[in-house]
Amino acid sequence: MKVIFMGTPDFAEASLERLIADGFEVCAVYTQPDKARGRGMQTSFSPVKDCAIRHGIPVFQPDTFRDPEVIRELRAFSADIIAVVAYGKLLPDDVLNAASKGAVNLHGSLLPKYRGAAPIQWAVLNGDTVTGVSTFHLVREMDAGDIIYEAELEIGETETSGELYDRLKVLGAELLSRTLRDIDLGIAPRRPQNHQEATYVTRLGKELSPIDWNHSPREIRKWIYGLQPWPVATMELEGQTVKVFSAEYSDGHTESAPGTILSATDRGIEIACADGASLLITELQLPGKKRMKTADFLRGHRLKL
RNA sequence: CGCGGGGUAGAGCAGUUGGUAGCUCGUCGGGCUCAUAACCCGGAGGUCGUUGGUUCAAAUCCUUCCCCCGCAA
Repeated sequence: MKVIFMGTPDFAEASLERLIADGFEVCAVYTQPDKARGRGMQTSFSPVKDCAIRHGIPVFQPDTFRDPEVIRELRAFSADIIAVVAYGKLLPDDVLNAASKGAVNLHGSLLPKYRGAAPIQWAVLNGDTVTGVSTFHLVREMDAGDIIYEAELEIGETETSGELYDRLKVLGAELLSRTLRDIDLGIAPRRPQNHQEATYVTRLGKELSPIDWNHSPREIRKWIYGLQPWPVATMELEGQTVKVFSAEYSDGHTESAPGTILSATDRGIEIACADGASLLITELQLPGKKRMKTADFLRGHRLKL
């Protein structure tokens, strides 16, 4: 089966690697143009591009698919199918129709829930206990095509988005491979989404970082873990914005207003939440410093209560 | 050369008008106590990231390189 692969980050790389390992003929790889990234702003290749180069697969990085020449180039491969995973570009109909069996996408949620940019993170932020990956036929409307396969995964109580992301990319790669195989065999199922139940999520941003203590301990904890590895939850401590990496439940009860620092001990910094509950911050990071256990932090900093 | 912060005892920090390094915790020994993660006394532990320089004298000023972190995604 002749496949054109489109993707950019490591989430997509896992799928590309899997397709190659499973014997699919990946004739071309499309990925986002090289950009300056990382400390030092060095321009670097996307993980998918690195992978393609490793395997000697031609790489294409068009700025736009509105260019007829780009479409012509795409059609010239006479591919059977186009597999898209976190590519980062909207694909016009000309692309979706460029392969005989169309285009399929791997998405990091159980559709129709969490259509959009950051489905994995939002599953954690919202406190879901289960999420998953879905493969579906690409259509013009975002993440709205007929579902082919799904796979579920339980979310750990203290699992970060990054950890979940890593698990889902493996699960997703396997699902995508199976999807392509069964499409090739003509036995892949196809089920329309229930559009009434669709929900949409947006890309994460730093504006989400400040912790709103007016929530329950679990909601706040989910927020802390859901925002890792980026953009990371923050709180104000003695005039500085510190990143918060982990927290544990406290059995204390308080009358203090949410956000009040109740105590600072080896167990952590205890902060009042909603409804008289409180949460112990156990790991944090100051500006310019490394992340550290709260107990370590307190050895060099005396907090005024 | 994208911008910025930092590398000082095992850990976290202080110490920059240059003058032989200090705090909290931990650790070791002793004491107090019914007991203790509490308290008291005492000790060990640092070539102050690296290179070169200025100086009578450098953690502190200038220089080389290495490493860590934040912004930017």
